[in-house]
Amino acid sequence: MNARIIPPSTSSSRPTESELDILRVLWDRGASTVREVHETLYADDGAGYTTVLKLLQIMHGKGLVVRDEAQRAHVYRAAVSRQRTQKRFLADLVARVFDGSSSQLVLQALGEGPRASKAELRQIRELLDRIDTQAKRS
Amino acid sequence: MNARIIPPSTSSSRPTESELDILRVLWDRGASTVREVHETLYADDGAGYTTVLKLLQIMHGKGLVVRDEAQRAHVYRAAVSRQRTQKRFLADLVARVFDGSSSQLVLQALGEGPRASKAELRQIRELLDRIDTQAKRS
DNA sequence: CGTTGTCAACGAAAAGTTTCGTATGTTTTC
DNA sequence: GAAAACATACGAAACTTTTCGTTGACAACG
Repeated sequence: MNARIIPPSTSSSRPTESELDILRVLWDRGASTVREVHETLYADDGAGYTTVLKLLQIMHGKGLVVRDEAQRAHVYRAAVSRQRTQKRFLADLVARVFDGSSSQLVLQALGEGPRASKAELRQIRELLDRIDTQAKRS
Repeated sequence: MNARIIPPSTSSSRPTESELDILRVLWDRGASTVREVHETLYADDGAGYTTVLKLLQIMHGKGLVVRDEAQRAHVYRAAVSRQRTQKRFLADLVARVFDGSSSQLVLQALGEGPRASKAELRQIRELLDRIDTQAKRS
């Protein structure tokens, strides 16, 4: 019936929670078979093998992963970068709970778990400096 | 101390997307009736009145909102603060897509939309200073 | 061989979320 | 007071996401 216009498989949509779990594995391990993903995820998650398979198939349909079918056991690779996904989720979060203010988010993130190391703090300062310089020059 | 053992309806769980939409309205407007929430949300969202009502009832069950039933039209209030919710989502995001590194998130957030004003940047620097001082003193 | 193990592909159940129709009771209006 | 307007509550449909059972193919092993 409804031949679903374009949105479904076109570009990469926002990953669901489970999809994200799998993307994490692919980002960490690199290209992997279903079995490898399943075994990596099994420690925490109790999902069955076919669940992971199905998820990867769905993700393939959505364009979130690409796969190499050369071998019998297909090899999956993330089609969206971690950074791109971070950006997407970040933008979403800022819009949805930080009232559009990303600096609010930064303050909150820094204020909470003071888990930032010295090096990281320095990195952040450097970025701030760079932003200032840029602002002055324009 | 903490007598809350039962997770389901006891404490505030992570709000769903629609629930978040409603919480935003309550945070912005303060305590509101179903009708008020519905009208505020109607501009963008096409949800019907009873949909909003149902959502608020569910949220009430989950402890995300409290309500005053003194009047015929019950008045709902957010039971979780914006800040607390920000914290929760932030922690989730850091864990799920930033590999546990909140400074990674900060860098990404600052690096992207340079929508931070001068005042905000200064605020961020001040917080960094405070963190440094604290670190030295401990 | 034939038995056993591994794999992709479905389909569909199960679980979670969102939406609304309907019932029912209470105010407000004429 | 009867009609209209407005309120809560509920049940269940409509969607979405997650999970798994089953099937058929193929390879590895004995």
